[in-house]
Amino acid sequence: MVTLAEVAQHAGVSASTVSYVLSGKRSISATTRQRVERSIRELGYHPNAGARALASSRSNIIALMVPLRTDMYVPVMMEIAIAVATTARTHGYDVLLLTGEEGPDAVRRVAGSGLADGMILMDVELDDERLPLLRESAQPAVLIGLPADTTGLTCVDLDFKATGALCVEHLAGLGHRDVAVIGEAPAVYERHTGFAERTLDGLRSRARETGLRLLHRPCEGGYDATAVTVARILDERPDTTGFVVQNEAAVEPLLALLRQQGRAVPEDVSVVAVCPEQVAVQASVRLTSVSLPAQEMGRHAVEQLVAKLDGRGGDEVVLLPPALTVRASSGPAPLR
Amino acid sequence: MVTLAEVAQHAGVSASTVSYVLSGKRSISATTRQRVERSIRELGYHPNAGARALASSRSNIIALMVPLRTDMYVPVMMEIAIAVATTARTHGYDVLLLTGEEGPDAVRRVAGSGLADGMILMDVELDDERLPLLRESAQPAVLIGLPADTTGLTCVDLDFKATGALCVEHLAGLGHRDVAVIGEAPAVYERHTGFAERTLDGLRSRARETGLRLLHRPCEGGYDATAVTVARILDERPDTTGFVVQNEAAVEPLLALLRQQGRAVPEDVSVVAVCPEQVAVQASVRLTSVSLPAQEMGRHAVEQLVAKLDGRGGDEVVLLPPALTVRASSGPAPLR
DNA sequence: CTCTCCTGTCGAAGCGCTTCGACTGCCTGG
DNA sequence: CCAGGCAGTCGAAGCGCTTCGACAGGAGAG
Repeated sequence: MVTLAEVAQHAGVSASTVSYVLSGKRSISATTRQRVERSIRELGYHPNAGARALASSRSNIIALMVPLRTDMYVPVMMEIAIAVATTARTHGYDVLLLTGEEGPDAVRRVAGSGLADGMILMDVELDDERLPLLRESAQPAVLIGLPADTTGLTCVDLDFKATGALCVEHLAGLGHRDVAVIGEAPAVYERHTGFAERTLDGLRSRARETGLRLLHRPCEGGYDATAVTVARILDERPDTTGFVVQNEAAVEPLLALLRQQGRAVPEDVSVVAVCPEQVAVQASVRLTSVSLPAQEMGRHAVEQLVAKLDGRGGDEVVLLPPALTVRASSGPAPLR
Repeated sequence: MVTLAEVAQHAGVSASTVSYVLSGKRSISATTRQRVERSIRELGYHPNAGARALASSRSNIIALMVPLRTDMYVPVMMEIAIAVATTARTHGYDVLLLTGEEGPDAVRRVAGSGLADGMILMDVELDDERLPLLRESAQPAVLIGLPADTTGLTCVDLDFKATGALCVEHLAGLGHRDVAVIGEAPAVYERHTGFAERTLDGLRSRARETGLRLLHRPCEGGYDATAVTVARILDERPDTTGFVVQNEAAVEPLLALLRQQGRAVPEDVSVVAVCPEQVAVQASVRLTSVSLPAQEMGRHAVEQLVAKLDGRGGDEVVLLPPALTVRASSGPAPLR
C-alpha cells in the first residue's frame, strides 16, 4: 500500500503539502501541485479511507436504510437506491446499505460509530420509531416519505395528496361520477405509511369538491386477490366507470379482469394508475398515470443531505409536484 | 463522542484491556469484563469505525456492486442485495453499495483505499473487464454469476445449464416435441452475460438428447414486443406446444396472448418459466417454473467471502442446483 | 528602504483504536 | 522449594491522515 508519506518523499515535499494538494484547503504553487500529482499517478496512490475518517471525522459515507418488506413495489425502492448511490458519488460520497431489519439499532450504530456522515431513511411511517433517535442524536438525516411530525426533520416525497387530487380531477373532468380506488395492501395502511393515507386524503377531498362518489378498497395485489376486490367493488357500486390504482401488483390483474368481463378500456371504464412510468407504458393497455419519480426522489434526498453536511440549508420538506400523463386507458365516461 | 480511553478510565482499567474485552483476543477475568461492559453500557460507547479500520486495517465492510442497467429483472437484484446486506450483518459486516456505473474504477478505488475488506460483484459478463483488476489487486472477491475464465475466482450462481436441461426434460417428459424459448432481451445476449447463454446451452443439449425441436428467440419483454416475438414463433413453428420463458417481463404478456388466441394453458400449450417464485405464483396462471434462488445466492456469496476474509477456504465455483416446481401451466402435450 | 501582509511550505500534534512485548502473581510439576 | 508456564493486565508504539501554527521569502504600501 502506498502512503501519503511515500508520495511526499517521491515528490520531494512534506506530507502536509501532499494533503493540501489533495484537499485544496490551502493554496499550492502550480509547479508543486503538478509534481505531487505526477507522483500520485506514478505510485498509484489512493488515500486510506480509515485514516482519513479518523483524522477528519468525516467518512464520506451516506447510510441508506431500505425496508426489507416485500409488500411495497420493489423496483421503485431499487430505483431510488440506485439514484441515491449514483448521486452520492457525484458529491464524493459512497453509500452504505442498511436494511430495515436492524431498525432503530442501526441508527444508533451508525451515528455512534461515525461510520456514516449522514443517513437517508426510506419507507418512513407516520409515527416512525427511528425518528426520536434521529432527533436526539443530531444525526444529519433526510427522510424519503413524510412522517406525522416533521419538526427538525428534512423530508423528500412525492406530493401524494396532490397526486390523489389530480387523479380525481382527471376522471371528474371526463365526466365520471362513480370511481373506485384499488389501494395498497391492507398491511400498508395498518402500518400507517404516510403516502397511502395522503393519497387517499387527496382523492377524497377532491372527490368531495367535485361531487364524485369514491369507494376505496385496499388490495393485496396478484390475480386472485384483485379479482375478489374488483368483484366486491362492482357488486357494491355497479355504476363504477373509473378506477384509480395505487398498487402495481393489481394493475395487470385489473386490466385482465375488465377484458374478461367485456368491459372495454377506455370506452366503458377508465383506469388511472399511480405507478412508475415503466409500468404504465409496458402494461397491456398504455396507462394514464401519475408517475412515481423514484430517481428524482433519490437525487433530491442526497442533495438535501449533502447540503446539510456542508452546513448549507436547514430542515425542509420537499414535496415533488405530481404530473399526470394521459395515455390510452382513460376517456370520457360512457353515456348512461 | 465517548472514546475507548473514557471507558477505560470509567472502569478503572487500561485502554488495551477494554480493547481486549471488545475483541476477545486475549483472556480477561470475569470481574474485569463485567466492569468494562457495564461502563460501556453506561457511557453508551460505540467504537469509532475509522479508528478501528486504521489500526486494524480491516473496515468490516463488504462492497456490493450492482448493475444499474434496467434490462434485467430488478426485483431479483434487490432481493440478492437485501440478502447480502442481511447476511453480512450476521457476520459483523456492513455493505457498501456500488453501482456498475463506475465500472473498473470502483474496484480500483475500493481496493486502493481500504474502504472495504472484500467485494461481491453482480451481473458478471463472460469476459468482464473488472476481472483482471480483481486478480491483480488480490482483492478478496466473490462473483454472483459465472465468467468464461474462473481461474483464481470464487463464483456463486444458479446452475443455469442444468436449469435449461430441466425445463426441456419436463416438457419432453410430457410428450412435447416442439418447444419455443422466449429469452432475455437481445442486449443481454450481446453483452454475453453468462447465465443467458448457459441456460440456452442446457436447453439445446438436452433437446438434442431427447430429440425435441427447439426454437430460441430473444425478447425485449412488455406486451408489444412479446406479441411480435410470439407471432413470429408461431408463424415459423405452428406446431409449437411448449414455451420456456426466461424473461419475467414476457411472462404475463405471453399468457394474455395465448388466452386471446384461444389456446388454453395447459391443455393446448404448456409454459415453463425461469423466474422468481413470487412471479410464478402471482401470475394469472400459476406457473410451472424453475425458481431463481435470489436470497440463497446472496447468502452464499457473503459466506464465501467471509470465509476468504477469515483465511478459510479458497477459490471455488458454487453452482446451486435448480429445482423445477410443477404448477398449473404445464401438462401433457395435446394429441395431434 | 522598512514594515506589513500574503503566499506557499513545513513540522508536529493528534484522531481513537489495535497489538505487541513486558510484567506480575499464582499455579503446577518435578 | 524452585523453575516454568500461564492467565490477566498494562504501556507504548504505531496505523495514515488532517490541520494548526510557524516561518521564509517576496510583493506592495508608506
